[in-house]
Amino acid sequence: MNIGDVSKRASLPPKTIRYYEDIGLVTPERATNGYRSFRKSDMHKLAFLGRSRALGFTIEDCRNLLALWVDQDRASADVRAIAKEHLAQIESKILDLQEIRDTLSHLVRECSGDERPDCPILKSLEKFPMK
Amino acid sequence: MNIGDVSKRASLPPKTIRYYEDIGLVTPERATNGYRSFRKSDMHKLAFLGRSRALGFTIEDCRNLLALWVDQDRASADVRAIAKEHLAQIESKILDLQEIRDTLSHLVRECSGDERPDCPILKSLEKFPMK
DNA sequence: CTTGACCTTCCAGTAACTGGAAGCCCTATG
DNA sequence: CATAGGGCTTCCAGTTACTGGAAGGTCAAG
Repeated sequence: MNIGDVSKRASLPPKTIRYYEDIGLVTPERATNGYRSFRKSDMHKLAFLGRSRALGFTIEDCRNLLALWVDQDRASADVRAIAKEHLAQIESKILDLQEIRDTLSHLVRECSGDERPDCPILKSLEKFPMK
Repeated sequence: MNIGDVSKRASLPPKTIRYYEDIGLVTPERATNGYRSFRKSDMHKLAFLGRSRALGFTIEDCRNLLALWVDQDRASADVRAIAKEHLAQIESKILDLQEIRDTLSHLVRECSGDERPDCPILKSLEKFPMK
């Protein structure tokens, strides 16, 4: 399979797939004309990567997950540890964003948003205490 | 004021302040010894930037907000538009993260996390449909 | 006079791609 | 058979918002 086909099937841009090869996540064969030639196993790895990335795992997490995936002797605890850590980060990020959202939506509600210069948003950015 | 003092007062690392000068957000004077010499107005701008960044505004947003801040003839509508747009992005990001969190926490709960290789997390990364 | 804390500039690296240029390869059509 | 198109290749550069580190000048204290 050429890169274009894999791209469609794994829903990953060709550029991304080449990048994944560069950093050693997949190692497709080469046809005699120099084109990358993807095996089924490459295709599956790329799909796996696409899904892991869609869940927000970092590339390094993905590398580790992929290694565990191909290792039939893995311990599920190792996978779970990565996922749990990632989950914790996401939860903390959500909390951060919710706080920002609350502050911001309050300010937007306060601001008249007309042609006058008086603006509570700017006023708040002046005075708002830093955490 | 030297960069160290400003750094403490604005709660921004010196590196960041130098960077902000590089990209034209502040333009401190220079003492004869070559040291940056920050006026009160620079200090206020930096504090403003720190707060805007803490609310997640991009540097370009900050640049625009800063310009509006110093412009006494601004329309509050312009400020509000930036904040509203940013708020919308944050809300959508929160939704994305919540969806990821739900998926992930479900998987983590499902996974026994022991020494056995059987793992619902990996299984899901194989099969989970891409959006 | 030396030590240590500041300050300076400049270069490089981070994460995960993305865009673009220059150029080869393959197929189909006039 | 020439050529036009689309797909493929590599390589270089840019993105965001800094951060780390090296090499070296400045200043106050002891």
